[in-house]
Amino acid sequence: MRALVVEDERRLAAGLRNGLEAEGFAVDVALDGTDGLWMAREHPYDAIVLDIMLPGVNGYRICETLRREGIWTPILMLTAKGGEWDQVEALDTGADDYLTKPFSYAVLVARLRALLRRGAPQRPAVLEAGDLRLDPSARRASRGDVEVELTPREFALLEFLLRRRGEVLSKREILQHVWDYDFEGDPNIVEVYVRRLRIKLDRPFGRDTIHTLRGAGYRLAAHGG
Amino acid sequence: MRALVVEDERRLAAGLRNGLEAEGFAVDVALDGTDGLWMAREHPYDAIVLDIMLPGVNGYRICETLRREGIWTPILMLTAKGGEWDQVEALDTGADDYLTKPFSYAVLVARLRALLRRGAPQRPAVLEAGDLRLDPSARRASRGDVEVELTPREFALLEFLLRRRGEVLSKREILQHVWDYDFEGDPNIVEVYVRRLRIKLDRPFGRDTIHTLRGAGYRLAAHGG
DNA sequence: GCGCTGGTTCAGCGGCCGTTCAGCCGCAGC
DNA sequence: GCTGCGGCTGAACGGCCGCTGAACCAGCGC
Repeated sequence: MRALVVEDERRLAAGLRNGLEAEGFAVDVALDGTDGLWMAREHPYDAIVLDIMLPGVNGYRICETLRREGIWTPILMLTAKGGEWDQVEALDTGADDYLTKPFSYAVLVARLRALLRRGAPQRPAVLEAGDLRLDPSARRASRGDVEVELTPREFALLEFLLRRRGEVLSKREILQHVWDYDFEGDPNIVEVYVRRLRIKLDRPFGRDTIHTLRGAGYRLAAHGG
Repeated sequence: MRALVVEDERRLAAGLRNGLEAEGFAVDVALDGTDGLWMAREHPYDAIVLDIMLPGVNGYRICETLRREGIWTPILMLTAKGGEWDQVEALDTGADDYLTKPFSYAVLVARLRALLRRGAPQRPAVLEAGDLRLDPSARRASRGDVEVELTPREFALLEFLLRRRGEVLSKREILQHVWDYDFEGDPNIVEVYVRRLRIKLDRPFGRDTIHTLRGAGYRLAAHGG
């Protein structure tokens, strides 16, 4: 478990390092925002403790930037006083939790543990299941060596299925994530698109990747089809 | 988005209802712990706001019970005073977040939204009894290495039996949990489905997992069959 | 204007799955 | 041994779910 502490008050930073190391974390400390952002980008931390008021780049910006770059390490923000808008903004920029100073180590550690228990929604660069590959940033999908052309909607659906491969996903859930959250149309559209994916990705290759679980939803085979 | 508010102070409960409904939630209110627990069990809420100090069953117990039964709806706890141990305990019993009274609606709503954004990622672990396994998130059931195909109703029944393995469950109780709470049909349907599970899970393997307790109900062997 | 692309809607169909039912079995009490 | 009740069994049926092919529509480039 590696944690990054971004905090400019040296005494507090040292205290956090000691406290977290006592809890079994390997701790890196950054004393200003620029360093913090850089370190968070370069190393795969399991959790980040992030002060808002920082020299260099402030906490909000760091959080926002990391999220925008697809880094989803759990972030616990430290807000100065009880100004409630600080807290709202912290959560809205993508932090997972916050604490108001002063706080006790007991609470800090408990909440860090809660964050880790939840884990970060992992966003790997390339999604794979067997010989099925999908590269979100390059917008490419392929089966084995054969590149497959997908429309935007087909791509989004496949991406969602791949991110949660092995899980059953109800049509309702798929609609909420791949279509609008409050999509009001006919759920049949999911069936239509599942069919199109099957025609492009399974049928020509004699595979059977997307399973229908009648009455429950769809499931993408975790290790290829 | 359905939310359940469990709060015994009527004015606060009403305020929460108004505030959350203004944010687009469909809100149910329970005024004591017993009701709250019952409602949380019976309805699939997207989030639960839970006071700790409650008549009937207190908030810790409710939280603990729900988690033990495999209900992982995000829970936001309301702790009375700033005693930090309250908060630690809240998180340790399985709550996802907490707020100390008094709080502002802005903060409450922001944190609820953050919880919903995260979803309820604490998926229940795989349920087991001997070599009988059931994975709710993947919707797989298997005996030993053999995967067994189950219909939705069969799956739900087996899941219920597994979650409460070792306990005697009356047909009435099974009907309330696996079928609708106010199911009005023939209780014989439970027998039919128990039989179907036996045919799929016991008979081919020479096992005897689901025991009939004449006049009382059914019991799943706690440590396999 | 025309054709193409991609998203959505629609109606028909096949079969699965939930439910019901009637008859049988076996345990228990007399 | 008879009776009654609770549970077991096999079958039947009908509604709904998911699949399919096609049509419709909007946006866009030519």
